[in-house]
Amino acid sequence: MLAVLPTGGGKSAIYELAGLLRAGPTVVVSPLIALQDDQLGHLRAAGLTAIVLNSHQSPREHAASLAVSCGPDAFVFLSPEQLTNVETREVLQRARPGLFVVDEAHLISQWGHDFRTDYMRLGAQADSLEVSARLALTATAAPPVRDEIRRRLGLRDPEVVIGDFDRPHIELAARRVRTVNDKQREIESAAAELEGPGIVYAATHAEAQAAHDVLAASGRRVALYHAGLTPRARREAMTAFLDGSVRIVTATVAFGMGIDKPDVRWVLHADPPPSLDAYYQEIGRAGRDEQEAHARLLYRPEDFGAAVHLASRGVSRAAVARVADELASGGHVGATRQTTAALVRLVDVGAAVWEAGGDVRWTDTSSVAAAVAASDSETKREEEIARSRLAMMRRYAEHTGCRRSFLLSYFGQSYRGPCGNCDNDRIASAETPALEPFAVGERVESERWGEGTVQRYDGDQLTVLFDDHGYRDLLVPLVVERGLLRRVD
DNA sequence: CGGATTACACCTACGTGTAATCCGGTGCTGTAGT
Repeated sequence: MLAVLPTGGGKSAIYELAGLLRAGPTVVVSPLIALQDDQLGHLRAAGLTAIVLNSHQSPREHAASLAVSCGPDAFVFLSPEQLTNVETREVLQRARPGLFVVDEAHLISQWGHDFRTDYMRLGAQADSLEVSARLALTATAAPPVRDEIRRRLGLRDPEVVIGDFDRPHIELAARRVRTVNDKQREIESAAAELEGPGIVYAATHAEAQAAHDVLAASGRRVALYHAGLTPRARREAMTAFLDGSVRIVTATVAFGMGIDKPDVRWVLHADPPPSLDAYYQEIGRAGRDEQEAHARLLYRPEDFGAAVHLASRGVSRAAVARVADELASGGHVGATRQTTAALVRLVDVGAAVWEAGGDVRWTDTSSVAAAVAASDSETKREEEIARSRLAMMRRYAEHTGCRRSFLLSYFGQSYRGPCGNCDNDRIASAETPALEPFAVGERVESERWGEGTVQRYDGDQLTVLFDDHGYRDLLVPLVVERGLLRRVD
């Protein structure tokens, strides 16, 4: 089952109930140790048996936890990395788990390619634990991300539950500025104008620091948060924000996951994230209490140039070639990030297959040269898709119609604006109904780009997500006149 | 891709302009050394 539900939409209740109903322990893959501890506390408070398995435990605690995990009603929280440990897997497998849960499942797509590549092994890990019931949970996943989750976890014909993405009480706005100084001025004026707790997101440590210094200089109670700080500094910043002793946090993407503060009133982006998926996730931290909140985006045109490199999912050609060589000659490969990324790539191009437990076997039919060549074209394809995702972010920023319509249709939700709660709607009149030759979600084919799925309409533009080329905008009149697209059955 | 930093050319100033280079974001883990 795949459930895409907003925060507070009952995701934990789903796995708790399902876990209790099914025989055997429940294995829950959770990305952060802090998050695992939260979930553990929550379940224990409810009188349930729950344990965590992670590197913060001593070997003795770890062993004790593993023993408890054999209990039929136990909930076991761990990271994807823990599942690469054979002994851990064996103990869990002997306990005959009844349910395999992946929380924050969008991370498979977001982190699996280049950052925490063990996310890519989860399907094979579930195979090795011999759990057939699999549950993927997330708050944010556009249709292509849902497809990837399904594929990577080996969900066959899953039940899919999609919640309502709309957060009508969050005001959406974007503003183009010319210089970095303009941004700092905007940050300062937002802090003055917007009341209550707020988060300022920047793309780099240095920019987060700069935003912090600007606000501190004008006497705001502000904390800084990014992964370059000591654990202690991070903890203090987080605590100060949660207990209200600072009103504002300036941060990189490191800040957010697992932060459950209901009264965040505004989220200001000093730089555009690499995709609308990331953007939506980050603004979702505002207004969890359903009260009025604000999401504002600042951008310069050149911001959309650099971001694609931050978003790139590079697997080096050399790593792919080396790993292919080793696999093909029956050798053993290590487990570095590059190596795992290369393994994933070789599986993706069909030169290798996963085995239960997350190892990879070379398929006899492939040659190393062919695999490397196939990998090259896959790299091109992924780069093109990353660029198109960033282009969608840019389209959102430069959009002159209803922003909510844009955002929601990106997530596959039909919605007709104006919403009346975005910067453009306040200026513009109602949109004119447009010609829509294909339904949203319909499969289409174009001579130039191959097959794809209709994502959204925006005035006289039509956006299609092509399987091999990413998002493309087409003019509806041209599509109709020249028959650029045809329906695929 | 774009910005910040470093290197170097200028050809005699100890500074200024241009070219080359490097770097950018998320966290888990296990292990070595206090």
